[in-house]
Amino acid sequence: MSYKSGSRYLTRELVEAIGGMIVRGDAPAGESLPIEAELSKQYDASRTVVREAIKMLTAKGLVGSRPRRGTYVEPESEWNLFDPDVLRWTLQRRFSIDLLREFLIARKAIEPAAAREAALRRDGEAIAEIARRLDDMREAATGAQDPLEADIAFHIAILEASGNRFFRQFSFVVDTALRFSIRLTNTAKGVRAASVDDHATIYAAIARGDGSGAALAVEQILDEALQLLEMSAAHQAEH
Amino acid sequence: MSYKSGSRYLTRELVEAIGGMIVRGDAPAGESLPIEAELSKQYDASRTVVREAIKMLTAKGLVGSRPRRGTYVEPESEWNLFDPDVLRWTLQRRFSIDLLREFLIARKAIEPAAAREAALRRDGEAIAEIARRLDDMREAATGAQDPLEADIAFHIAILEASGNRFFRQFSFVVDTALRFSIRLTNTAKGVRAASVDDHATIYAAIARGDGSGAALAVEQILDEALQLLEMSAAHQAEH
DNA sequence: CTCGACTGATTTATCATACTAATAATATCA
DNA sequence: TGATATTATTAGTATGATAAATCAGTCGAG
Repeated sequence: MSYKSGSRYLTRELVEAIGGMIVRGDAPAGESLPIEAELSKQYDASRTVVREAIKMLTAKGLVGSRPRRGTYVEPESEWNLFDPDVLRWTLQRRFSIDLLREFLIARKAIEPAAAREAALRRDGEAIAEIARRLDDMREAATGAQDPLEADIAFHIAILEASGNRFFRQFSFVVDTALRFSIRLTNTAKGVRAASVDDHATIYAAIARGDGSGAALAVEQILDEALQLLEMSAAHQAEH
Repeated sequence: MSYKSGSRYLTRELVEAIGGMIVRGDAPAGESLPIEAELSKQYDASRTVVREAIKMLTAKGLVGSRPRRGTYVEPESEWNLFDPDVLRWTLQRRFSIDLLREFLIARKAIEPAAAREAALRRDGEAIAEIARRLDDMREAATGAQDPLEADIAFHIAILEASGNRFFRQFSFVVDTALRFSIRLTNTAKGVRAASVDDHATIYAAIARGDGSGAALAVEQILDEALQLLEMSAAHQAEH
């Protein structure tokens, strides 16, 4: 078996292929994957590569394996949804209004609390970073930058400024999921352009150490997004 | 190199050893691990096993590796804290009042929101499960069961009943972290025994579909725990 | 002297093959 | 029938070899 020229990081490719397939639902929970030798043939890779890919999927909670039994798909409850790959596969293949709603409700739980912590902690540098991201949003409103990117960066800056490890872990979830959510609610432009003021309100509250004010301001813009989603869902149901 | 008799799942052992070492801080971020051949010698395992262990750690975000550069520790921000292993290692080796406070603040953000969703969703079976866990707590108060286990199960039942994938993922975090937190705040017995009523209040609110009431009730008991922690921290600072 | 291309060495990535051990399925026996 | 021994299958581990990426230095052109 010779090297496929130009193909780098074969293991990574297998993780992508098999992991994506599982999350997509092509291999239901409990179902066994083909045996290593078979996968090796299917993907034209050595057993070493197949095994290392399987090990990575095991680490992400997607599969388990035992001698003789083979490699089987774990129930969805075992999947590590906060793993970057798993989340991305989930969004790519199972994106729906329901998932977006769950995402927004989770954001509504976490981000206001993070903003409160950021306001109370008074970390100068972290708050300056929020200010910079707010400036980016202003620029984006004039068309000089991508408004979505600026919006995402602003919210992430708050999560980082919270100084709470659990909130910080949520950063990449927001980062990943927001990029997908735009597909369903492409009303982004009009609304987000108008919301620079709302974001400025958040920043002002954090900057003056007003925890409750910051939390409330974040909650408000998320409530708006949630309402927008419900409207969009109702609208879609009509058709 | 012969098999070490009695040792099963060598790969798993290496993941545990190397991963624990990294999280413990023995190998600072950016630092290179020994090369595969060296690790192979150190742990008396084949290079195959070493590589598969490294791949699993890569999947958890702890390390990266490239030819010639070797295998290096990723910065902590890349670690997947919600990975069961990573969280466990973190708690085992870095448990502190600060981490416990961050954990409680995260719970205060998530669990009230989960209780609200559980109340609004009105999933009969899920709510019945909460009722059963409340009964367990009552029994635990009389000494028939472990109060900590019953308490944990109750809170997890609420997270599950929320029907929100992101909240559900938080279940095992609560499960894992609460078992450790008892070490620092071993005032658990007295307080928790008295709090059966508080938990009953939560259940009642969820059962009657009172989202706000449920959220408030959860927030209250977490606030109490937070106050208890601050007192404990102040007390510890004296000595 | 500076910068780019070339060379060499090091380390992970991949391949191939062999053997070990766990376990599910089957057959055997009390 | 029901417990136990046998067998076959499959992942787990080991070893050695080759390929490819990359870091560090060297050389040459300008």
